[in-house]
Amino acid sequence: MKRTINLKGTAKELAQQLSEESCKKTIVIFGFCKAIFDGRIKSFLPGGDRLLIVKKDESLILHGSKGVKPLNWQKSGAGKINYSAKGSTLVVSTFRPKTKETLEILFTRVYQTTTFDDHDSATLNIFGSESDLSDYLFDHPEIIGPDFQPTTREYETPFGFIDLRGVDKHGNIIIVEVKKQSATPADAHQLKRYVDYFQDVEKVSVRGVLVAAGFSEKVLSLLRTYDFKPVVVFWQEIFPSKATLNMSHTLDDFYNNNPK
Amino acid sequence: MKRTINLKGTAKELAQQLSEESCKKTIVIFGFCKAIFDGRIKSFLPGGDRLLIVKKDESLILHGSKGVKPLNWQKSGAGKINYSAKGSTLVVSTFRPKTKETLEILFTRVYQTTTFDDHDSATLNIFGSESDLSDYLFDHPEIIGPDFQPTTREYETPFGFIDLRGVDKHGNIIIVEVKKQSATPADAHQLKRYVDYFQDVEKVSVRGVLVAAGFSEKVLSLLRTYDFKPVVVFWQEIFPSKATLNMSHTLDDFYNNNPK
DNA sequence: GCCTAGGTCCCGTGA
DNA sequence: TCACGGGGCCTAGGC
Repeated sequence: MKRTINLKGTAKELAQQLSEESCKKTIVIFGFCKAIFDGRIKSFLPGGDRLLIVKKDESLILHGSKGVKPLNWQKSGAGKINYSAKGSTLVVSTFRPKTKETLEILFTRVYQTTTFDDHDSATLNIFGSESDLSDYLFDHPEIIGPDFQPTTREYETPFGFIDLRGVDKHGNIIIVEVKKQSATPADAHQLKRYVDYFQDVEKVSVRGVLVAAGFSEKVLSLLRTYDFKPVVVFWQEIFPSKATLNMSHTLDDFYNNNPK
Repeated sequence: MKRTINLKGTAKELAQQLSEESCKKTIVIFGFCKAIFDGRIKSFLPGGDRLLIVKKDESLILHGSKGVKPLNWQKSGAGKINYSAKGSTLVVSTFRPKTKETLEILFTRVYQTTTFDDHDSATLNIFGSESDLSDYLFDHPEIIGPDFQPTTREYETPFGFIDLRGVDKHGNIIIVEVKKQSATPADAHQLKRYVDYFQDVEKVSVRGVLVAAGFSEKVLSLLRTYDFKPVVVFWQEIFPSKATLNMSHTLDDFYNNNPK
């Protein structure tokens, strides 16, 4: 049985077939279309060649000729996707009742329509997220400083969760904010909120540490103002061995070239 | 001349053809694949049916059966996309020298390979972005308060740009932060940074106003703590007429149904 | 090139 | 269900 089928017919016939296949197969349309979205914003997309994907969960993605981001899209959870014909034009439209969002795509030319009977039970396996990094710092406190002793991960405050909390040898509280990417001014301010909170609540000296992959001069200046310590960590250099270890069995499968 | 062509052949022949079409046409592969990404994170994607898009700008998008977001992707600007064959497996791989990021996709089965000779010079026309909303408030200051007089848009401070600045009838400075969506705690804190800055620098009384589509109880509580004013604005109800007016000529084109 | 901020952000998690 | 925060965020705009 073929996994992909290329449909033929007039706009009306296509609309009929697509309505039947909707939610059963992934639908891909290559064609010339315009699109209009009305919801959180209004957008109008003039005519051009585009690639439309409609998945079985009724998420819809309209891709242009450039970039990773679609031109228009609709998350799953909207109402049924509607396929219809206006003369020789194939119309694909969605309406999300809750937010009153509408998306209408008008294909004045359809070059190819493909249905894809795809099966996929796999889930993406990721290593190196921010929480992995905080775990790593908990196990390698010397990266923060020679006398840093971690005590708590994900400590809750009214202002949010503190990534990592600990003490130095004098018993001073140290609060660590962990970022995977380069630090932003907002990161520095977020840390300031936490430090202020603890100084108010615990009435003791609190030190702030911001861990990130890089620091701009502007952020460094902010950190000096607040008397916080920046710590640069090159995650990509730290993690490869551990990640490879963790994923080694799946990687074996990968390179052994045996499907599933 | 046909806009879409479905390629045939062994993995080796496909790899050869795709190498030639790369950057000239959009390439779409329906197949069973695994994928591994190593860069800012590491990810491993076990085997499953997927849809791969490679655009002419060498952006690459691998879609699974659900959701708007791709499973794996690569922005344009990486090195050349490489197509090769390992036995009967079609391998698509990328390498971004600057960040040393690699993505390798192994198709053990290819159901269909389509090239799309797409032409698109259109640009997406958007109305209702945050800056449009700030402009609107500048022209309709009464929404902020009966005695609000706007003075400046996009006022720069060391802590970032203030969306909207003005004064009340007593000459007090009013700082307005504008959000299109529901307000988050971070929005409240961002406003606090601006207000603190002005109080420090100008040594005058400063009032803070947060405009958003909605406020959670937690955010309202924060605003009370800081003595800031929340203003709820239903952008979707405010904008339709203006947006339609602005876009009326393009909308005429749209509904007149004449391609391009 | 880096830095900054917005997004129809999307998406997972937890209450 | 909603609120909150991360993301390989992506992308546009400034400098």
